[in-house]
Amino acid sequence: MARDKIKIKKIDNATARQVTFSKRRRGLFKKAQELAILCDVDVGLIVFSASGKVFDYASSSMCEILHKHSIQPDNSVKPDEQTLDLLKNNSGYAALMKDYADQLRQLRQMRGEDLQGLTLEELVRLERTIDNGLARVIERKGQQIMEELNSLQQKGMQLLEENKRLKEKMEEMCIVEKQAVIDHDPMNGFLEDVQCSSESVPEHCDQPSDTSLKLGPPSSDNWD
Amino acid sequence: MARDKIKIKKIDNATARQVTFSKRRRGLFKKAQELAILCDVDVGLIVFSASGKVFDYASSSMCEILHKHSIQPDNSVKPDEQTLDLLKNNSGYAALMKDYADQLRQLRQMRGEDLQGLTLEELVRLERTIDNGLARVIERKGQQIMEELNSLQQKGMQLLEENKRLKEKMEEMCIVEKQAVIDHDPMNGFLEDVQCSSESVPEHCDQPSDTSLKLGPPSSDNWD
DNA sequence: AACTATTTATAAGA
DNA sequence: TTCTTATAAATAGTT
Repeated sequence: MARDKIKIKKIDNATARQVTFSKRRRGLFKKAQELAILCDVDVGLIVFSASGKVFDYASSSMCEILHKHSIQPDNSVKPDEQTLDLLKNNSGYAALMKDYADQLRQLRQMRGEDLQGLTLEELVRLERTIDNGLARVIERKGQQIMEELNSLQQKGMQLLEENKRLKEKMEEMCIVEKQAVIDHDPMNGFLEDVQCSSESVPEHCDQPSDTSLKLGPPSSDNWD
Repeated sequence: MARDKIKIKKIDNATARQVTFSKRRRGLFKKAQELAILCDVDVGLIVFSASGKVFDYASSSMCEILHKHSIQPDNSVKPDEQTLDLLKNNSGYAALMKDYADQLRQLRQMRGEDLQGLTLEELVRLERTIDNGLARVIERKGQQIMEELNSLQQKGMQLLEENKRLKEKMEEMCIVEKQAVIDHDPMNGFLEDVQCSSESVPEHCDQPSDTSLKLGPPSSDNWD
């Protein structure tokens, strides 16, 4: 829809495909949201990227429905004819439902719920799976800690250097000022103004305002 | 996006809203399909009109999408309460998709995948959740082991008792037989048949055919 | 990521 | 609903 018309078929070049995916995905989600708002309807959209990442959108009213249900699970609604028809006629829905149930059970079992029905063998397998995941999470946590520590150190070093530079500058200014006083320069009053402006950050030369090593996302604005 | 620029807010006029819904819905589904084909990704889209009509699209069958991204097929499908509730929900399909995405993310993260985007705080929380689940699984495993051991012991006791009874019966029979031989009973031939039938399980009186203590579900047919 | 020539999508009107 | 058409949006290829 631009420089050239394109045919709707899989883009061969992997890089171009990724770029197009980013652009069009944004466009699609925007359009989905616009439809939901303009026409006051419920829209659900889900996209699985080739790399396995999941992108999804649900219109606000749909979020509410979901929320209501997760809070009041016993509020059994009278089954809607249309919904039931859809259930019977759409095999994709049934498959989704089945997998959803499987996934939900798995998730609960990984949290240590719903274990009554499992055999010893299944419990051992489950333990191995969880242990594995735990190991990966711990490893990633270690990496994250190191990254944040490095980031903090680097930022600290930068601050130290900046402080050093500021101190040098101040000393320089002090010397110039003293010489001016010694010289009994008639422009003394003017130089006093300069002195005042450099005095407005006196203690900060030796003590940066915030030296607490608060951990957070490296990309956050802790130091920027 | 035409004759006039419009603001993205609910269209007041009901007729105009319906017309726009028709037009934009077509556009949205077309874009969804194009994204799926061009970028070779899986896309699922569902729209509920104000009047309750359902429109949906899935790039490949939902089944395929799910199998590609979900965990191994751990069969024994038994939809739980929550899933049944969702089934009864009018907008269940869309809510399910959103919910599915959330769950999938959680599940993958518990398995130690997709951790790149998490902050240190989130990683710590995740670790705690997994650790908690692991502890419960291990506890349940212990219980299960005890249950199975008890079950095995009980079954073993029953077998021992049965063996004892069988042995006593056999001895009784042997005595009867010997007495018959001594008595020179003319019905000897008939008694030989009885002897033979009791001889058809000779060593088995002292050695049950399977004494290996194979662990398995208590309800399985190991002992029944 | 930003730019821009084109293609698409679509709002309003018929 | 459908068609038309002027115009807003989206975006393919380029930088």
